[in-house]
Amino acid sequence: MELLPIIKALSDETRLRILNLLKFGDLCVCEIEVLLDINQSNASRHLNKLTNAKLVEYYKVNKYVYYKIKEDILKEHPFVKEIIDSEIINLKVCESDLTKLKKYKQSGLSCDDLKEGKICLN
Amino acid sequence: MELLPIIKALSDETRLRILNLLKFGDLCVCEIEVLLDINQSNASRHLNKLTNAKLVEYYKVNKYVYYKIKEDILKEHPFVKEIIDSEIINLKVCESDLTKLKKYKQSGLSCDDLKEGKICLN
DNA sequence: TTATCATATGATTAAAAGCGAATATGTTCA
DNA sequence: TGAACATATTCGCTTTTAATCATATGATAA
Repeated sequence: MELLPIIKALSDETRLRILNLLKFGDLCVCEIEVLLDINQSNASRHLNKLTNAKLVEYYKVNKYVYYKIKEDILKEHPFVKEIIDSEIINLKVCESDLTKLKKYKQSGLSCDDLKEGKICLN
Repeated sequence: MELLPIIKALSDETRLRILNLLKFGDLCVCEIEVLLDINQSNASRHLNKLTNAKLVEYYKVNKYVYYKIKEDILKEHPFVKEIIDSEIINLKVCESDLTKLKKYKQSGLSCDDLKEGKICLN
């Protein structure tokens, strides 16, 4: 993959936030929506950009599409790994995103429950 | 320095080309203009962006302003060093930029000579 | 001091990127 | 099959970024 498209994919706060979450495990689109508090088309678009830059990939489970960080890219481009592992964490938003993520994971609930408001992440 | 402004400063081909040249030594604005074949205001603006992101700094010598890579940033943000040292080189444009740079340096001429067309870098 | 030169900065235009609302697609489940 | 749902895509709009031309600034040198 070309360098510039990768850097461009990384040059957006929402996309860094997505990578920050995916670092701790795969997530489907609707989980990302709720965790980042962004709307559906926005989530989908940003995920598309990350996919095009080959930073993430996806797989389908039932009606859900799960996204995950593409391991290849981390090997091919160590600077991406460096950013995801050591830099993103310093963004303030990412801290609170992780708080939400932790709360969600500890709840043991699924993304169906999320949408139904069975858990408040704030 | 904040992460996002740094990544944004890196997400432009011209600016990567500038960093690629500066890696081999400080250069004044008019040298960068000629080596990258871009106009003066363009060069100045991109250098300004790099300066704002604290990726480069400058000093004045006579009527010239020399730019150099800011060493601090490379220590603080290893991913920047990684990009400059190992990634930029793979950009095609940067190869030919370096050919020009080498030709210029080997000529022993100054930037005054450059403007007067005393050397052809193509 | 005045002319010259290197660089920076406005102002404008053009191109790219991002966003929300609505719609399309494709899957699941009753 | 048809209704419901998850995700992707399109449209129109706004914001951001880049490029160019012209002008301003600030230093140098005659």
